[in-house]
Amino acid sequence: MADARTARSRAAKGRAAKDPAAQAPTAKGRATRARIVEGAAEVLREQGVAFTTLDDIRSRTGTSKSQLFHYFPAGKDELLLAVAQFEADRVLADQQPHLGQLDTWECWQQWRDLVVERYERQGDHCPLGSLFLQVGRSSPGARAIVTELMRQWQEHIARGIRTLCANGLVSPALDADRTAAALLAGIQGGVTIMMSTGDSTHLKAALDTGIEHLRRTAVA
Amino acid sequence: MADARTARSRAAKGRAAKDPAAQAPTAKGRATRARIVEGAAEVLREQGVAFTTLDDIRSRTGTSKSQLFHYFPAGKDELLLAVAQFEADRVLADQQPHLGQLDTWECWQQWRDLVVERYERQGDHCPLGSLFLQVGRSSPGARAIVTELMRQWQEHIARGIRTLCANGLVSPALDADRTAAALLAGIQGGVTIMMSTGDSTHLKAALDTGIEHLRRTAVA
DNA sequence: TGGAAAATGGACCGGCAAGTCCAGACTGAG
DNA sequence: CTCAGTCTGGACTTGCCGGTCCATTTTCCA
Repeated sequence: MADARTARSRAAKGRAAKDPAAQAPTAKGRATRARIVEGAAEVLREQGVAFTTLDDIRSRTGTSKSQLFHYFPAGKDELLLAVAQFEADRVLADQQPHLGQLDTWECWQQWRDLVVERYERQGDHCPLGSLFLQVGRSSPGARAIVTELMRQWQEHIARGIRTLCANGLVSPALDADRTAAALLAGIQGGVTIMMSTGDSTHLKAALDTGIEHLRRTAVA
Repeated sequence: MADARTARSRAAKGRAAKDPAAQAPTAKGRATRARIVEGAAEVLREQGVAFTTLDDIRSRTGTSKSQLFHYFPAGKDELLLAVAQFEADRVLADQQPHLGQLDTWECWQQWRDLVVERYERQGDHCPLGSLFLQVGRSSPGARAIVTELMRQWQEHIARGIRTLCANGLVSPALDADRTAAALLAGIQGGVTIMMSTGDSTHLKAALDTGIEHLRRTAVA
């Protein structure tokens, strides 16, 4: 619902979120700000961006309208962006420690299970995907958040592949980065499809096929 | 922007789009309806669902408010759903004739190029993905459209794999459906990532790795 | 050709949700 | 203690946008 409305006002004021010291000066303020972001994240997961109003967030977090605008002067978009960053940070954190330790086939399998489990539990709302529709590709911040998340995620996977390679488990001829990119795409697509259809078959197929592809190169 | 607003009114009236003979009785009516859907699709692609109002569509299609509600009595959601169906139909059609003729490696390559080209051209708005956020998983129709699209798409790919198999180009031991699901997930994810980051690397990696995976089983 | 059904134009309504504002309560450094 | 800066409450404004309504024109077919 923000949409055009929000776009208008955003253009009108043109203030952007400043990353450095965006936190409030006092401890109480910082706590409130954090409460808002976390509460907003909850609400957004439950209802989806399109159906969430500032009042929903306000009541969930036990804050007042003025607090929302005190901590996020640029309004809803700025808050949404903060939530997006919050969620993006969770994505990789939730995959640890496995994602950082992809050195044996067993680890890969555990990571695979973790990813499936995590997204099956998440249900049918992608906090990051939806954020996009609201803020739009036009936003400088939004794209950066996702791009960085993808970069790190892919880097973790690629590192895992290189570790396998170093351990002699896969062929050195394998292009680790490209394979990691493909696997990441498979995960993304699997999740997307699961969101839409409620079926995790594709996610599992993507992960299993991707890992199998790796395993197969061991022979080569 | 419809969102809560639309949800409210949708609940209030509760009418649904009736598929059979949803077309207007007269030729002129049918033409107008089609013009609306096509025009709406254009606008939605350009601006994204979140930023598109009925007035945008109205002015683009040269129609009046009453026409919109005449052809889509349930309002914006019904129109959005019609556009979704329209776009969904395009997705597979745009991949023909290659998608239906995946019987040689060359065909697969041509199809791969077509998919990459199609989505690179499409730019950064996924008409179907966004439709979801607006109408939501709760909608009976929306999920059905995507589920059916995925089913058909996957079926086409799987059939291609079986053809390769019949031609002795890949191992009969290969699970065609699972492999097709994985490849489809890769495409979806590649497109998603491209939408967000503007980079088609992942899409290409997913397609190439998937096809390479197929090729490799030829040996086994 | 007449009249019923369909199609169209466009003024109007109502409510909702983002954003504003100011008064008052807290906090913390000097 | 005190006072400047921060934080909080909540009433209020604004204008957008989905949806309604009815008058008018066009189409169709008997």
